[in-house]
Amino acid sequence: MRRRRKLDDDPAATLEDVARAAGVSVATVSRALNFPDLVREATKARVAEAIEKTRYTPHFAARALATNRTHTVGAIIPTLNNAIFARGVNAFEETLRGRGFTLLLSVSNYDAATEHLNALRMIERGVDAVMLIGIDHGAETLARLSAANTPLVCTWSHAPDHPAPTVGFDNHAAMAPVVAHLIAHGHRRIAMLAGITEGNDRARARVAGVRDALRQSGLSLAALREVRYGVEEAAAAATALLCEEAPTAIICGNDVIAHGALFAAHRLGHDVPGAVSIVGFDDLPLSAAMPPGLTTVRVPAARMGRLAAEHLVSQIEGTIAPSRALPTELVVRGTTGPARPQKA
Amino acid sequence: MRRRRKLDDDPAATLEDVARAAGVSVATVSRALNFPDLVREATKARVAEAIEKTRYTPHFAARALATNRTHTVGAIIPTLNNAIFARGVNAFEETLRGRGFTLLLSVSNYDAATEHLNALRMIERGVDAVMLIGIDHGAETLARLSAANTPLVCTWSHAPDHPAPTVGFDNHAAMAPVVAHLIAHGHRRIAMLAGITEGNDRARARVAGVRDALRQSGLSLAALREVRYGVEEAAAAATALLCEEAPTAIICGNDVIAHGALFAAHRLGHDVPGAVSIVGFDDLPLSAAMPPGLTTVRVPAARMGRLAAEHLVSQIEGTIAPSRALPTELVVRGTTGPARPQKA
DNA sequence: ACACCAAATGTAAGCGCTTACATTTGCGAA
DNA sequence: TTCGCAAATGTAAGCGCTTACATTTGGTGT
Repeated sequence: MRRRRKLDDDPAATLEDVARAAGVSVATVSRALNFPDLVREATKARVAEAIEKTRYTPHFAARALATNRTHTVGAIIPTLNNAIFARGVNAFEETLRGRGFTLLLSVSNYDAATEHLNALRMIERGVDAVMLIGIDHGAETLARLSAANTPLVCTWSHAPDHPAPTVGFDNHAAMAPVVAHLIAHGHRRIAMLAGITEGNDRARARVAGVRDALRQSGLSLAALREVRYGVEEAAAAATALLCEEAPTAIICGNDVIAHGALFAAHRLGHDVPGAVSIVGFDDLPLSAAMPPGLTTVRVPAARMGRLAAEHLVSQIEGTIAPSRALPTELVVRGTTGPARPQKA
Repeated sequence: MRRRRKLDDDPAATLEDVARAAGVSVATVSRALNFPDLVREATKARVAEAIEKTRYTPHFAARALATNRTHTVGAIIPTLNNAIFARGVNAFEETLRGRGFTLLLSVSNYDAATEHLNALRMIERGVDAVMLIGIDHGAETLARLSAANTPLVCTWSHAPDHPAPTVGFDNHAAMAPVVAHLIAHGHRRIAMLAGITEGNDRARARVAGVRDALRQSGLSLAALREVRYGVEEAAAAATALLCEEAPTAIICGNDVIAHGALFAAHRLGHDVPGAVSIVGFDDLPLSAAMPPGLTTVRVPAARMGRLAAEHLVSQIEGTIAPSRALPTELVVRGTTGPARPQKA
């Protein structure tokens, strides 16, 4: 066959080259590399020298073909444009790398079809495991993953009864303290600016969480709008919300939306929290810094990424790791305060 | 040899299974897949049916071994925790995926040794190309990449004379308008809160750019501090800077640092821009929204990511793509204004 | 000094795919 | 109908590695 080396130069050294240089068989070289204690010190030394001399680099595809392991894990996330996912992925990659794995990353733009295609791509690539965000996934996607016997973990949600193990938090429960906080400050006209709920269990759970918490206090949502993630879009929706519904508080689906809402309030000249209180979700680093500080729900993104990686490594090694629930925490800062007096 | 299928179940279908099911040879199946016009319609149909029936999924490692192409490209970035890189990577991945490639991602934490290790990992994995941030890279890293004949592109910087092609912008020149803007507003005591410059050509170029621009006006930097990226760290450094040097304006190495500086000013009760003007670099989405709006330099991160991906694809296809310079733009918003009167 | 056995090494068969080269097929021209 | 040739298909040799299994080696006990 041809040796379509990247271009034309001298082909890279192979195990055989090393073996020849060291005066041993390829098996011995392979063993020296993978099972060092199976080979004598003296031999190992000669092999090491030969590797050095030939500038040998293992050929991964060959190894993968022979062992059926790629030491690669895939992650499919909605977008990297939301800093919170970026944080999670950053931690995920770091711990994965520490364990000898490499990250194959793709984004789905919150689109199930894209996610499915990406998953197929990863399966073809023979990833040893896959990480997905949330628990809303196409049945076909899950089926293929399971047919390929690929360990899977879903993050950003917690669902003990879900077929796939999860490492995440309870989006529904996380909203109770938010609502309680607002009610304690006298808010009764509470609106919500949620993320798009279709195909997004987290957004749905947050809405449901708010609804249920309000209901427990005999209240209900004054208004609900869904908005695509993005500051500008959120600001536009918030403007409409503020003008049309005059809520005393707005609970936002995430911090980005909350910042959009803050922007809108500022443009309209509405004081925050004097005229309207605003709550986010995620606790982005900037949310703490930006005066007066955004009241929000802290999500342990980095820790979640780390734990998800460890979870997958366990699965790959054959251990059955349990689903794991992480805590969230309401962080009260300057964007929430007493409800303005109602003109009623 | 063993068939260490992921677990124990029925092994995945191979080309041979499909061939048998379709009553043709493996070569024909392979051709039907890769060179459709080399096989008769009728045959193709039978093959398609057989693929369907056997639930065949191509085995990537095998293909990679045979063709010496992985259709995978690597990206090594300093961190995903800075939203601006996340944006760039997001666009990079999207366009790569559109072209049939998959992204292997790793972060280096601004550490050359880590970057080098990551690069080796990618070379082993046989990536078809690599994207790096900036032009400061270990000679050894570059050498290995080039020895493996891996196409490379450096982003976030522009350096026509650099050995590797770049798709980025001129960090040095980008600072001229910033300085001009400040000087035009009467600022003379200008300080800079830069990123860590060691091993970071962009941070260095930005500092040099400010210095040179000031010099052209007969001025010099009132103070220079370097700070690790992170809002809190930046805020601490900014606090010290404001207290000790009393600059009328602070130019920050990026928007995150600028937000830290804003935070510090706010805590100290210094009005912005009344008491001190603050300029960032990157133009994060939040920078526009956060009142009073951060004056900053807009970096075309998404476009850069897209172009870098296209650049690499061209290189992979054998075209020699030229380095490409992208424009930056000063965006004046509310954090800069006339210098406060100097008590001189 | 000798037999024995564990430790060390070698041999070679795959892993699933691509592709050069050989062979067969189908179809229009004669 | 037959020949010739292009189009379609088949055959089989790798790609670089791992690992059962076979063989050799070297140290131990007597």
